Amino acid sequence: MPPKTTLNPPSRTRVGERIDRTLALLEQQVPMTRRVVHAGDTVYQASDPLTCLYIIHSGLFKTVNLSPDGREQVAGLHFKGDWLGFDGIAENQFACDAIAMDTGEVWAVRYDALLAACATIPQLLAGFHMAMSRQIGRDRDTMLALCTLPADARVADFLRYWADSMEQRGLRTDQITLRMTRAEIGNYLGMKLETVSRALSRLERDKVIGFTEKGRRDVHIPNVRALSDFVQRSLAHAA
Amino acid sequence: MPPKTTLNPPSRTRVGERIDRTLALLEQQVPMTRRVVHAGDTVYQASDPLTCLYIIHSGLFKTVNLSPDGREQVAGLHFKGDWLGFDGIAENQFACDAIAMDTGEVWAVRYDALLAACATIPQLLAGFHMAMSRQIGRDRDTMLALCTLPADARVADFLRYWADSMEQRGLRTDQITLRMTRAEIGNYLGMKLETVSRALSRLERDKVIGFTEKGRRDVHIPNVRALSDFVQRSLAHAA
DNA sequence: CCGTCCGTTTACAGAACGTTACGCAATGAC
DNA sequence: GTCATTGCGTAACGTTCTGTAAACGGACGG
Repeated sequence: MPPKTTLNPPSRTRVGERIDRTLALLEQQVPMTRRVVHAGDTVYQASDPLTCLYIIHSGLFKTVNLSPDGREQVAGLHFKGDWLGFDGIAENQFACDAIAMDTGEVWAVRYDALLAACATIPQLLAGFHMAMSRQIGRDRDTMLALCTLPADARVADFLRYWADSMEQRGLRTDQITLRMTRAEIGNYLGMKLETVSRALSRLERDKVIGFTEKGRRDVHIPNVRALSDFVQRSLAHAA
Repeated sequence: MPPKTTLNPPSRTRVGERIDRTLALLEQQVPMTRRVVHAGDTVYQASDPLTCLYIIHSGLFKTVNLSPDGREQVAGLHFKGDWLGFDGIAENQFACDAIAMDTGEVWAVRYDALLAACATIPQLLAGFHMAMSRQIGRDRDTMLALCTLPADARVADFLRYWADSMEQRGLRTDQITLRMTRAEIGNYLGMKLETVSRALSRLERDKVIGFTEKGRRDVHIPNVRALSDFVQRSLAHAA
């Protein structure tokens, strides 16, 4: 399998601009209601009827998928510019819970109003489809990581993804406050909290990450590339 | 965690009708080119520019996700009525390979033509969004299975999903020809082929599935519920 | 100040899964 | 027919991850 030529990752400025343009366009053209949320607040819940989609103006959110038999999983993390609620369009009711992990603001847009606006503003429709497509791509990358990476590398890749998301939005990446417990990270990555803890300790020992004096939830990432390199080394070592 | 009231799964007839309606609508309203494919044929490849989306008229397809470093994974299985190519909308180029696993037919629809048709036929746009949303929901269910089920249960859940997909499309479910090797199944489910083989053997020993005289790739599923029950038992046993 | 709770870290034993290796059957080329 | 190839099953052995349990530390309230 020849390593395909790596596509350039979307640059920080490009992504940041896209997000700002989309938010501005929505603000001008589509009726919406703003809602301020705090850590733990529920944006929507599984089985709620879908009337609105939500676009994140600020803050950090998770979507939690539940199965009928009680299993649950943090299925996605969402930052500024991401939409919440795509999962509900198919059945006209949400399929998971969307929960704020920090203080933030979401804009609720009626789905019918959004479609009406899209009818006259093709640019808006294009952006909407791109957002859904990105969601699909990201979920697939998560699946790939779950299936092909060992535990340590999965944690490293998780931190890399978080740092990349911050960087693309113009936020600082050298000091990240994980607003999740070890158990939540483990749930997201398909492993137990002890394994997450051990992985983080090893990453610290290898000087790929550090912890700040504020506590073991504030991760210092001197160099994002080092995380990618760590993932590569894990794969090379296995092979 | 209270087990939420299980939503009724989409019935066979409802799903089959929806698919037929969508295909008929497309056939009447949107220009397209039909393409017959055989096992192994490539519908599109990662990094190809996106001009068309593809809707499956018949056959069985897989999408294969690749990472720059050479890892690859079967990310999705697709049957009649499913769209191929959503992953490419975000960047205007495909992000994975779509490959036929059997003889079948796809309809190639230019994305711009589809959007044009959607502008005048809201029903078409709604259907398109629902299809993307369903894709997201299914990927998330896959992630949930990857993260919360042990190997045996994952294989059982895989077979259940396949059988459900067949049933929803009005195809026979008591005898399924897996058009995948054990290695491919393992790749899809995040385990090695030997583990798949052992899991299948155990399912056979427990009389949850059987193999036909045609060979060990033809699975006989007397009762789809038995597969769900097996998954539940795996979870109960763990707890 | 002290005790309690929660999240976390760490160590050790055990289970689940991967690795490696080999045998078997079916297929197709020659 | 032989031979090589491919897919599959099984077993013995290792590695990775988990489960259990204990200890540590910060946050909070008395």
